[in-house]
Amino acid sequence: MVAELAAGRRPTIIDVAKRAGVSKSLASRALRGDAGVSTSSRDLVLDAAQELGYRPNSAARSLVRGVSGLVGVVLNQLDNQHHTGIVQGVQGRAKELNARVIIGNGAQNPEELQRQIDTMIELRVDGLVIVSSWVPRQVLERAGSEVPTVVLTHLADPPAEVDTIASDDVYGAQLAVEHLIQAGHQRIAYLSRSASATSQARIDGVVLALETAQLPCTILQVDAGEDINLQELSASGVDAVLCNNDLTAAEVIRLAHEQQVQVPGQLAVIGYDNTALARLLYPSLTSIDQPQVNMGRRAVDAIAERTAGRTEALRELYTPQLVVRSSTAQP
Amino acid sequence: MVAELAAGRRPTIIDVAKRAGVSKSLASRALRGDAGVSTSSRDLVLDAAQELGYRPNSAARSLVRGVSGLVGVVLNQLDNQHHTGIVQGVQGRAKELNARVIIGNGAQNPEELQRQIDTMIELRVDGLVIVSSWVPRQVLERAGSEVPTVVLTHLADPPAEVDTIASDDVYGAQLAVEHLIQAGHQRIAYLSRSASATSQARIDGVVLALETAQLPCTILQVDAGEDINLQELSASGVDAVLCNNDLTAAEVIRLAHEQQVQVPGQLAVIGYDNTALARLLYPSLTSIDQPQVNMGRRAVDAIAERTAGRTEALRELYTPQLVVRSSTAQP
DNA sequence: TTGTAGGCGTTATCAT
DNA sequence: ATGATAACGCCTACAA
Repeated sequence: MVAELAAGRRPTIIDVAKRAGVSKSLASRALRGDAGVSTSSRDLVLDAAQELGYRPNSAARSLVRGVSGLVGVVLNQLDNQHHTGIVQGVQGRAKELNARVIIGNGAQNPEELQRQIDTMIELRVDGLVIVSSWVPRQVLERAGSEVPTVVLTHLADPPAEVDTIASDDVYGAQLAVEHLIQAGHQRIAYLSRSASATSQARIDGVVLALETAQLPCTILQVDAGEDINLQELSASGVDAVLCNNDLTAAEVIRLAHEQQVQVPGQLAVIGYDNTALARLLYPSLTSIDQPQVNMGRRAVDAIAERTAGRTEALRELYTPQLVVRSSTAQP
Repeated sequence: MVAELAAGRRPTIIDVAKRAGVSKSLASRALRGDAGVSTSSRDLVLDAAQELGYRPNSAARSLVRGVSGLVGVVLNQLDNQHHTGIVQGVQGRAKELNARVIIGNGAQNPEELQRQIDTMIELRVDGLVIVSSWVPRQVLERAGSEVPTVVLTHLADPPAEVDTIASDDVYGAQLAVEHLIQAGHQRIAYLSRSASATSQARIDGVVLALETAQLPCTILQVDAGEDINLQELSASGVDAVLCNNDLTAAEVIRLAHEQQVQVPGQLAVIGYDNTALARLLYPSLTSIDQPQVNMGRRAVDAIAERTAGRTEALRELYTPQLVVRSSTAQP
């Protein structure tokens, strides 16, 4: 019964047509639910397809139709809850528009990111969503000139070829710092474990807010692999720290526990992205929220607009929000 | 200069051949680096391709070659660190074998999981890696009969059509319980937030270990959305809990903090999967480690073996390991 | 070393 | 309502 599939050969639409006793064009129409097919032949075709275990070959379909019905998402890293919300949004909107979503994992590696983008383009995705600020500008330019591309992170100077949908990282960092100032903190630090454009924008926000308040400013960059030194922080009098994301904040809270530093009493901590982790930690984490799901949905719409003919680049900026939890004291 | 790309038409190999002044077959050979092409015409072709911004169309290539060079990975959920390690392994091995990896997100939803699997099969991936125990058996059977498929989770009764590579969940749970018993615990509970086959296997292990030790057994299932009730646990005298994964354990530790329950003093906690989260929590989490990266790598090899002709199903079981940290007392 | 020609599985146009 | 037939972009014998 599976004999027909032997030798690795999968049934084609011709096999289906033969078995149903119709032409392949009719089979094609019936399988796609086209109008103008008699009920009887439709049933014949559908039954034959079922019996043979027929699956459309999307390579062939994509080739002749010129569109793949695919939206590609390339992520900077898989285990980043921030990305999860975005993918959820992309997937939700794509489903409504009858498109399918495939994901590529850039593994925090510019080379791999480029490989993934190449793969997507060669697969002729109808649109490309990039969630990373580590993609070389040149790669973005080329991608954007070949397929509707939208970047979902802050970019210092986004190429004209791509759409961007981001949340205002400068403002978000300002929000966080202002919250700390209102709570009475005077020595505020920014701690980052990544040197991306995103992090740079947040640094700008921190500097801006602290300058306005005429307070001293401490910027710390601790590369992945290196240990965070809380002692040093405390010694320099820092009593509040904004982290580049929730994960980094989790590290800080963990170290504070270990070293008997009270959070928020001796050290207030704020994360960024407001991921599920923020609610999971103890004390729960004050964080900056971005509308990830909506941003993902908008990305798909941006692609659809491009396909429909829009030529100017989209520059959309969402306003982040402060979510106060227990890792900072109420003002 | 981009004029040639106008009207949405992308350059094809014929455009490249024309511009290089050679036949399309020669262009094809040159582009793929085939032997038997003169240096001069190779350069001509490569230059032309570069100038035109040529990209191979993998639909066309896949159609004529019968293989796509793609490995599809379908994940139960994106924000699960356990999956991340597996994908890393798959991607690493695939790269060595010159294949590309695309990922589908099942969003913890059997229907969506099936959609993703369908998408992959229609894309004619050369192999399918499924990391979910929520896929209906029938879907696995069909997938396995159409493309080399390997499932990377525990399956109660795996279909003959698919390969399985899993770690021994029964044994892992036993390990955890035995560790707790040795540390002097008498009232041990298992807490799950999911009713998968995976969780069931772990329950089996817990029951086995506790029966052997002639100790009482408490199995708790708290569905997503519902709150975990630590009070109730304590009231019933439970002084140690094994969770279905690190995420659930994180919730428990958080509740313990809130309710002033000492971990591990009053309540010992063990997670499962030994994800990055385990090291991030305070107290750091004792957990059961699975060789995720290796399992991912083996999955790709299993696919390659199938492609090379193997017909018997692969049943590979890895032995998990206990990683003791601070959320349980040393015996 | 290079070119010609046929076909992969599907859709779409044009007849019938 | 149905059926031939011509693409789609690429690879690969086979011929030259």
